[in-house]
Amino acid sequence: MNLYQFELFCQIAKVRSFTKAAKLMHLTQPAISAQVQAMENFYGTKLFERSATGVKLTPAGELVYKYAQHFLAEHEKLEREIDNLLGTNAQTIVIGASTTIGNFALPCNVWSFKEKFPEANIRIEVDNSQKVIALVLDGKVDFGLAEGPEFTNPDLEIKKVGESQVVVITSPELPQAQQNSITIEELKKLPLILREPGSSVREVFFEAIKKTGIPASELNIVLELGSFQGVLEAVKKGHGVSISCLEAVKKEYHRKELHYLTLKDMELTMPFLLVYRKDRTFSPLAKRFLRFIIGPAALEFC
Amino acid sequence: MNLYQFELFCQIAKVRSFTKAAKLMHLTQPAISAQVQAMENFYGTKLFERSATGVKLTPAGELVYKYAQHFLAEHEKLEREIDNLLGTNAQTIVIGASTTIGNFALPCNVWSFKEKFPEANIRIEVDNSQKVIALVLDGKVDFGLAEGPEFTNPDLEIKKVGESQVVVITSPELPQAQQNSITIEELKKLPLILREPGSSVREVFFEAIKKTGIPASELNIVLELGSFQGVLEAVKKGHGVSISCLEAVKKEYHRKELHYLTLKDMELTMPFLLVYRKDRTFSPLAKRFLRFIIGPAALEFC
DNA sequence: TAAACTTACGTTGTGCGTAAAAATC
DNA sequence: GATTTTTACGCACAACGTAAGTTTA
Repeated sequence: MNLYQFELFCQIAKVRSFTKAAKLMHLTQPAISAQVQAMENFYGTKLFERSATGVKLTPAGELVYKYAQHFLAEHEKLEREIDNLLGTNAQTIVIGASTTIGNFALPCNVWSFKEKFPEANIRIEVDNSQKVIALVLDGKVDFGLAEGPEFTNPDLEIKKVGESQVVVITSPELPQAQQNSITIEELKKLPLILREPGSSVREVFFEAIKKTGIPASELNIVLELGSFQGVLEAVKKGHGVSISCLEAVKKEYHRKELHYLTLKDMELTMPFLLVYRKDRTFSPLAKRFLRFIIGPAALEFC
Repeated sequence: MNLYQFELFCQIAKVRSFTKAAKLMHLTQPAISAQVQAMENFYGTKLFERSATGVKLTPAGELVYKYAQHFLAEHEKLEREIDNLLGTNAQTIVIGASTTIGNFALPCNVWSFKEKFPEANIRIEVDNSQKVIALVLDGKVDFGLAEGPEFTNPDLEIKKVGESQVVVITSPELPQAQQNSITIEELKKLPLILREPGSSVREVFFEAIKKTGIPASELNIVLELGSFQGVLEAVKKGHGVSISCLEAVKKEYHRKELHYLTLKDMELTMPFLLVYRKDRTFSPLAKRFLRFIIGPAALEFC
């Protein structure tokens, strides 16, 4: 039995569903099934009653739940005590983060990390993905959180820690805002506003375009801006359409300041990558943050 | 982090040595090193100070030790509560055990199991290894604990859970009792008393003899007895020498009622095998006992 | 029939043992 | 130099994802 299993178990018990727990823990549903089966086999009894509407704890499951919560809480206490002993919680972590992550995903993660480690000192350097990778390679930051596309580098360890859907954003005033999706042929005709080269959304988008066989030169790029906010404002005003992570524009969408369209016949998602030098030795606090980012509370928008 | 690692950790902390802990946990020493390194990496700090005389807990290690003990104790409590809930601790387990195991190794294991599960009802059927296998195949017992030699059977799951050295036993009065080892050539000349066919010590011994190229017919077998106690008495009285598990005659050796010799140029050990039908479904209590037998407290003489 | 869980299977990573090396008394 | 821990490497098993199957409201 391991603490990870207890963590899964608590999550399942809380949301009363394997499927939902799988999503929250960034696993597939069968993986959850397998872990629960392993636990049930270990304790020699069913822990959940399954049904088509979800799952429910058995009496034995209730017991395991009680103890599992206790174990997780106590183990956090142990980690905190070790930190106090070593004084590691007063250390500094320097993170390089790309625009979307730095603005929309990382802050809330940092926030909940700070709740656990109030004395931790975290500095985030926000730049586009290419620059973040450079910061990591130069050792200027402990590690980087960049958006895809995925790549390899012999000096770097690269792990996917999340992803986001990529969509076309338009002003709600444009005729296209009546639709929910758009073909590339239609998009080609629209004025396109993009971030600067080095921006990941741009890279991912261009890569996907290339796969369709359409030359990038056929796109009607009317403006390139070195700032996400700038692009957003330009699109809001109807100067053109752009490409963005869905989660980065959700707020504007709900405020009806923007509309978004999915690209037809294209699976356009953007992976979030954790990147660090293979030869780097991390401070205890940095290791904690890594576990925190990689672990069950993986990078997510909030 | 998992409970098994905490168990290893506590054992190491208790005996203050990786090497000793490895032996107690039936692992190799590098396996212990690796687990400790994994834990140290996880917590981001050294947990043991290493030296050529053993290891010592660091302050952080002391903390982990405190919590580890707590976790293990609490988890046992959880298991007991589940048992009480299901009433499984009042069930019966039927074990088939071969002579040596049934007489010398199993009783103490059963005893410490009973301490954890006082209401458990355990029945042990003692016979020679061949008969034990038959009992398992017939479903007459939940599982069997037999001595080697190792074998395979498509219907059976077979796991090694311990082993013992096999030695030649003699009366302390015989001239051979001055030596600590004996060659096969010397042994051939001595009157040999053996257990009946089907006894494992006999099988292991014959297999080893066969490997030397010496025909078994050259052995001077003067008596075959269907009882371990009978063989022991005959040897004590100097009627001949015999073959036995070292641990089974330790008591007599210390009382100077018997002497034992290792066989020269032969690595003669006898594995202890846990055997059960692959298609068998176990009661929760039986699963507990299996975990108990296979786990860290593996089958050992006492 | 749609949503939920299970089974089957191929791939990847972790844990262990063996063997050889390094460190310490 | 003997004892203890570490490193290197090959193998086996466990965990996960994909895809297909089964159950139930």
